Amino acid sequence: MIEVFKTYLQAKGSYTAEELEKVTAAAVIKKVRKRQYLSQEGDVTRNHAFVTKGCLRTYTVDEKGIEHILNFAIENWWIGDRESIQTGQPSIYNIDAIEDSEVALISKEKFDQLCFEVPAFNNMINAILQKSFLVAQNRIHTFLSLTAEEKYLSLLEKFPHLNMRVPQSMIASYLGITAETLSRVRKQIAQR
Amino acid sequence: MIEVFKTYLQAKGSYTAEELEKVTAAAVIKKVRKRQYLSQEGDVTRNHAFVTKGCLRTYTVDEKGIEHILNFAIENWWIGDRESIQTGQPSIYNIDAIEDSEVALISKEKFDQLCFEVPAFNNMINAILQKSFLVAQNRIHTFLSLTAEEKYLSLLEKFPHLNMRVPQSMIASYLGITAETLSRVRKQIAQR
DNA sequence: GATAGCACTTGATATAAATCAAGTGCTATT
DNA sequence: AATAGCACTTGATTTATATCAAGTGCTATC
Repeated sequence: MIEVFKTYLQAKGSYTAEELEKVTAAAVIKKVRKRQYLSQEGDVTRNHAFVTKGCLRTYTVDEKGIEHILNFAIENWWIGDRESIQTGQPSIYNIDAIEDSEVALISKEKFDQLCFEVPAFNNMINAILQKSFLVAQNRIHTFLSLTAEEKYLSLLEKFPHLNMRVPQSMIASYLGITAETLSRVRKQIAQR
Repeated sequence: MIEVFKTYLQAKGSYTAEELEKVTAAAVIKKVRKRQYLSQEGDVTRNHAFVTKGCLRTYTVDEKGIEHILNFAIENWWIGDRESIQTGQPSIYNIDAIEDSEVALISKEKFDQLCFEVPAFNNMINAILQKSFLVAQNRIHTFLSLTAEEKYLSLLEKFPHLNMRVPQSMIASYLGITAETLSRVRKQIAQR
């Protein structure tokens, strides 16, 4: 499945054969079964992770036991708590697999080295970071200005594939609404 | 006020005297009076902006005329619609001054050139982007999991200075609650 | 020093969404 | 085929927050 990573790299930047080899050599493939943790609250995140197969989520659990999903990641997305990686502080997030999945792990040390030694990699990572920020900003805007129904419709538009793969209750959590509300919202939309 | 920018640069990276000169030379100082726009919805953003004095905000106005504030920026913060700058598409955001302010503008072209030619600048910008992403992620988490009161308390903790400078109604907008609700929340907190 | 105009508060009421509590219908397992 | 366990739906009720509508008290300006 390292092939998926290689293909992604080639699509995202212009790497020489040597550079490509260097980057992929830094990655270690790991399988993560459905419901299995990639990392847990309290762990220090030591690796960047790129999803080559499946679907994972980043979330927290509050005092009431309610899960709050910050992010999903499917094939060709990155996942992992950048804050914990950078600072070395324990992460406040849990990451687990929603489907049987596979990720390419790159240790912080190798990742930083790649950024330093392979300009194409560094540029690619910064472009991703920029994109991630824009997506986050956009999501903030939905929280500020949209109703439950509008947020759901907006998700369908932006990430149609997610809706197909992820249980409704998790979509609801990601949108910041309850599963019951999402169910009613969907019913209303269907009745038109 | 270009001194403010220079001081900031020196604090954020190790620039040679020459590099420092190069960066500051790329900036043009602009005064923005209170209530004056730095840019409006529909404009293509052509400059990155660094606040040397005062306070500005990024916001949208919905069909009902309600303002939704995405960001504030005070001294030593950057502001501007990165999406519009990158893509050349019209911005969906308004940016205006909350106080009489002063910003250092750097055109997209010069900015990109600086990133390319001055490694310290490039690294600094990427570090800021990373920080911005973490702040955004954190804010998303507050929308997912906190009540109106908790969101306000969290803001007080993270950005105490903002609360002093920005009208309550704008704080409310930033938190995604109404001005009336914030007023009541504050009363409740005070009564303890 | 009267008047206007904000920024904020307070009260009454409405509403979107949450909560609580059963249902239904799948899928999987034995 | 029976049973269990999810994932989702549906209904009744509650609740947090929004909305609407007056207030109050500052500050500023003529």
